Amino acid sequence: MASIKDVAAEAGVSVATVSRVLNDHPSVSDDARTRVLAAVQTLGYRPNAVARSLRTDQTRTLGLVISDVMNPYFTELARSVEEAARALGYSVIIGNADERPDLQDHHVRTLLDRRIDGLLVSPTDGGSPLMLEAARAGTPMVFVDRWIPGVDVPVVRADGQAAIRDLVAHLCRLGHRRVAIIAGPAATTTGSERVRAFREALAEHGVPLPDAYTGQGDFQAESGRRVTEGFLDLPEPPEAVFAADNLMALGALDAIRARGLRVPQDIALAAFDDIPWFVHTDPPVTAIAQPTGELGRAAVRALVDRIEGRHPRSVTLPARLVVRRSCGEGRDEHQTPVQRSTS
Amino acid sequence: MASIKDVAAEAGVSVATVSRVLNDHPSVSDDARTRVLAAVQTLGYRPNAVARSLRTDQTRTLGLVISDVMNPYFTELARSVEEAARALGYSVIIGNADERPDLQDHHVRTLLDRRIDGLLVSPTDGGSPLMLEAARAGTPMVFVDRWIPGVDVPVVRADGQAAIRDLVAHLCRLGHRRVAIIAGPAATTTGSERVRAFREALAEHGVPLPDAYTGQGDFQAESGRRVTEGFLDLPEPPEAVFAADNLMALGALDAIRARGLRVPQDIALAAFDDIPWFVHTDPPVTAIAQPTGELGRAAVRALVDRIEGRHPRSVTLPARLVVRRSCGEGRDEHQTPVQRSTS
DNA sequence: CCTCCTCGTGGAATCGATTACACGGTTGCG
DNA sequence: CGCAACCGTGTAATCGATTCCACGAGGAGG
Repeated sequence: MASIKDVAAEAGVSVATVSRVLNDHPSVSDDARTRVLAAVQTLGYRPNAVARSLRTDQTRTLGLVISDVMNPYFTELARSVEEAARALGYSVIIGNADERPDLQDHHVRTLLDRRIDGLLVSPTDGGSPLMLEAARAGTPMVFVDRWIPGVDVPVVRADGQAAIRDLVAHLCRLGHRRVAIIAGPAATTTGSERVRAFREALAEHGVPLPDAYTGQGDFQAESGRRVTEGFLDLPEPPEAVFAADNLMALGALDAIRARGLRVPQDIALAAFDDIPWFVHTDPPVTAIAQPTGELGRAAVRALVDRIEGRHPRSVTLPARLVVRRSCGEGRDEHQTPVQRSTS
Repeated sequence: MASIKDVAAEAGVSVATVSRVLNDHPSVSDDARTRVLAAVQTLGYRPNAVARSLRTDQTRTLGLVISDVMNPYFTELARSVEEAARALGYSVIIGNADERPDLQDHHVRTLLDRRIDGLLVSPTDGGSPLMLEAARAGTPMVFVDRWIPGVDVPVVRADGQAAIRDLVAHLCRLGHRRVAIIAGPAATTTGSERVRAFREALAEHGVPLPDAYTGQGDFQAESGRRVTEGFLDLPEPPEAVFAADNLMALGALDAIRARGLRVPQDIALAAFDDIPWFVHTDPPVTAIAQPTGELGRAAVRALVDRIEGRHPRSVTLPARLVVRRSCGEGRDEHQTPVQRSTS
């Protein structure tokens, strides 16, 4: 592959001049410029980004470590992050942690080794030494969706508290008194906060949330299935189940079907994170929708601010309840076109 | 950030010795080794992958350019590719083309600039000059799922022909004679091959596939919706619709619901690409499942073979029909656990 | 006419690693 | 005892860019 030296030789100038042309530095004669451009053309020269990064100490690359690519919520987040980054001239390298702290560390490590300019993380756990150290060392970093408490890193997230309160009101209005939750890992903020918000909202309606109705999941479908089976085995099973993410809701749906039970007649179901498929499940699932695209854009904006030396503030956007039929009442969305973020 | 020089100074040795320790080269004294390791520890040194890549001319990175991340099929493919690559010591950089040739080119370009060791592509179109040139220039490359005819690059894909024949048999057995297809872009191999296989299979049953029943989609949900509306507006609408990918099936479902029609009573639906959600849609959707995980692994294996100088052959794996209720008959999968690839 | 800028250009240092080569000191074998 | 092989180590070249500095030419101004 042709290097800058080859171009310089072909054009009959020095490498310095070639570099200046390529970075459109003002002081280059028109003559030299055209000769260089011609040489670039004939050699099919493409600048080596690796060499450039070494010299300039910047890669124009962002790292994004997410907890689970197979979760449509994170997929959409990744998509909007890449889009926003591209608009600002950055590339994105995605690392999929699969909800495993060791994998998360692996990705953070390789991204750091590659000298990415900044890191966007949705932490799987309470924070490994590696990540804590990176944050302390001043690596530009922004948490998105989930965060690690006590670390001085901006957080971009959606606040589900109000929406969860709406959901609880909806459940109570429909007469459900025995409601359960499938929680995410306690080590994640979204894992614990959603339970807390749910419990508090229930308390406002005088409804308790016993331990037996608080299942421990890990944000993966299989755990939703397992926890739901536990609920159904209870002498007094819950009348409604709230899954803290969409995959666990899918697992719950599986478990309920496996018993031959019907939603919502036999048991109500709701989920955190709305996805296009929830419109078409049987029945359509009531869910809490995050402004995913806006979240991704805000996260990139914050991270690039940090990279460029500014000090962005944390951003919290509201989530909202989307009522469908899985809790009993609720309209159907026959007319709604499939949701897609803007291109 | 500490460099190899700092480590050398701290350990009281030369940079060469530090490098030898880090790459565990045999001829280093135990004494030097321990001193270097200690220095690495105290300085928190991490080798700069950028510098290393520049020198060694390899990045241990694979590029993966897929047509659409929001499509669960490609998400799963990406996941299995990353997993297989990681096992071989490679990282993966994913580029999402969003079914747009210009975006695809953008990603190929940046990946090439980064000097990735090899490229895995599922082309959105018939092949841009850039990609053709890269292939000709000898960039290690493998096509996955889709390919560009006439280019000497190994292809890893699933053959849906047999499964499509099974599907057609299934449709005919249920008495459907007016069947339509929502095709993908003709410029993609999967776009045209699936139509061809479908048409041929229908011919075997003496069923024609008129132009009016051949809708042109682009593998995105919205196009499935639009095409399906066209079908429903026909004086004689089809009795069954086959969508060439899962997103267009989702769009079709939308359009059908919007008219207040029921699947499968009013119209049958089937899709190419099976995804976990199809089990839970209303009704569960009959689909053709590709061995996605195996596809990803085979693709990585082939690409790494090419990188290491060997000459891998193309791989074709069989797809299979999964019958559910959306075409009329078909069992339900209440007992089936949620599908996930192995971790 | 001389000095001082400005402008276009090239030489060379630099980024952080790897690695060929040289060198001094042991060790082994004849 | 002497020569060769070997071992551990350091010096320096190298990868492909960017960029500081110097230099020569030419124009402006005194």
